[in-house]
Amino acid sequence: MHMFTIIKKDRNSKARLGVLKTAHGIVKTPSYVIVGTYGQIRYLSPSDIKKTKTQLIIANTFHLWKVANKKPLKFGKISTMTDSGGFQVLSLAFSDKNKAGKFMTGTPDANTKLKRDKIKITSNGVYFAFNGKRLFLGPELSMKIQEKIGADIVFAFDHITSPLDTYAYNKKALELTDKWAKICLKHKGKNQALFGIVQGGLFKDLRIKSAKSIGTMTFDGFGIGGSYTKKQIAKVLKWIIPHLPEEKPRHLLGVGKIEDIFEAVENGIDTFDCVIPTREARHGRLYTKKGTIDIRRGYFSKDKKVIEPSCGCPTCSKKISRSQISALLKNPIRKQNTKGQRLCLMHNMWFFNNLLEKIRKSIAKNRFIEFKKKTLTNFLSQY
RNA sequence: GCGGGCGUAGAUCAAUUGGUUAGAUCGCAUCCCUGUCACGGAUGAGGUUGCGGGUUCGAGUCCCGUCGCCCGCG
Repeated sequence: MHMFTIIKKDRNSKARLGVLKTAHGIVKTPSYVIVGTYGQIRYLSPSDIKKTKTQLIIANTFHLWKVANKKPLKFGKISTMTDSGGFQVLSLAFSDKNKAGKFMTGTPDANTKLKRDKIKITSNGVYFAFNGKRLFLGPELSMKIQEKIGADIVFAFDHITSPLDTYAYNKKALELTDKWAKICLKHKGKNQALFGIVQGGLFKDLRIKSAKSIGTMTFDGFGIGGSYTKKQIAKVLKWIIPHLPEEKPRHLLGVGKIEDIFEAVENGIDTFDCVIPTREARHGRLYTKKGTIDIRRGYFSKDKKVIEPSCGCPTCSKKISRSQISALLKNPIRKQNTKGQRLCLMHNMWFFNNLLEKIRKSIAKNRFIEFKKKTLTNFLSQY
């Protein structure tokens, strides 16, 4: 499947400009991928989404399978991806509500042993519990479900690890990921691009081994999983990227803070997805050039300015003020009236997509590194 | 003027027959959210219980006075 074309490579970094063609449209890369786990962006209508410069949306196999009954994805001209469900298997194993991210942070420590006692991993897949039910998901089933959901790009069912996992555990996980990758290739859906996933934790030799192994399989592109902080991302990408085929697209899974985006692009990543723009929008954290604001703060209830004057998003261009958004978001009946979340979502999504557009322009002019410095200096200056 | 009621965090209200460092919710503040079990989470700052006396080992709680607000009757 010849879906990806590189248009230009940055002179001063590994950043590259590309075009990803799918049945639904054309994706200019580097591109942010907006997360719509359940096959929709909560609180946004299709026409709302169109106004946010969104090119790609990623949904989740696990959620669509158990909750939405494999409903096919419908996003018009926006291209789609589905994640394999491999991540859920890990997060469900730790299951602390709102603390799922915790298993990702921290440094490897001989005294820390992660207990995956809520799941059972076999060579065929993973047994796990969800809402009191015992379930199984493996590479074959994941591929079948993903074919029914029908995204343009699907991911192989992999075994993600945590930075807290040992070398030995990562090595085993890697063997499973490789084995499952081959199974996924055999069950690849028609008219779908399949991306294999590189794992290996924070261990150089394992990462290189994984990149070489997955990189030589007949995948249409590659995902990189299991790196979670800015420093880890840069380090891991520098190990992996030289061993992946140049001409195929590379997706960094689950990454997307502002600082991380630049690290990823600089090191040769084409796409990456993250819940941050959408989740934080729903929680009232809004992005501006000078940093973020929490619109729920009392201060903003009297602030008649727009979120960001120079912003071209649907919310700011309609001159909707911070105080209006604040009032909507803090309204006790917001569970019925979700207009506030909608306005915040459109702003953040536009902000991230627009930032990527600027990044693409900077690469075209060989000015990516300068643009990175300027943008981060402004963004981290805060108010 | 007479009778009755009520005054407890910024707001709305709790506090067993008077009994330890007066609670809750919202609000406020700070921090957080990285392949979404996530319209969320964590922490924290705010009260000489209107004011002044009294009874008591001990008063937000009982008594007296005073101020303010509400209701009824004149």
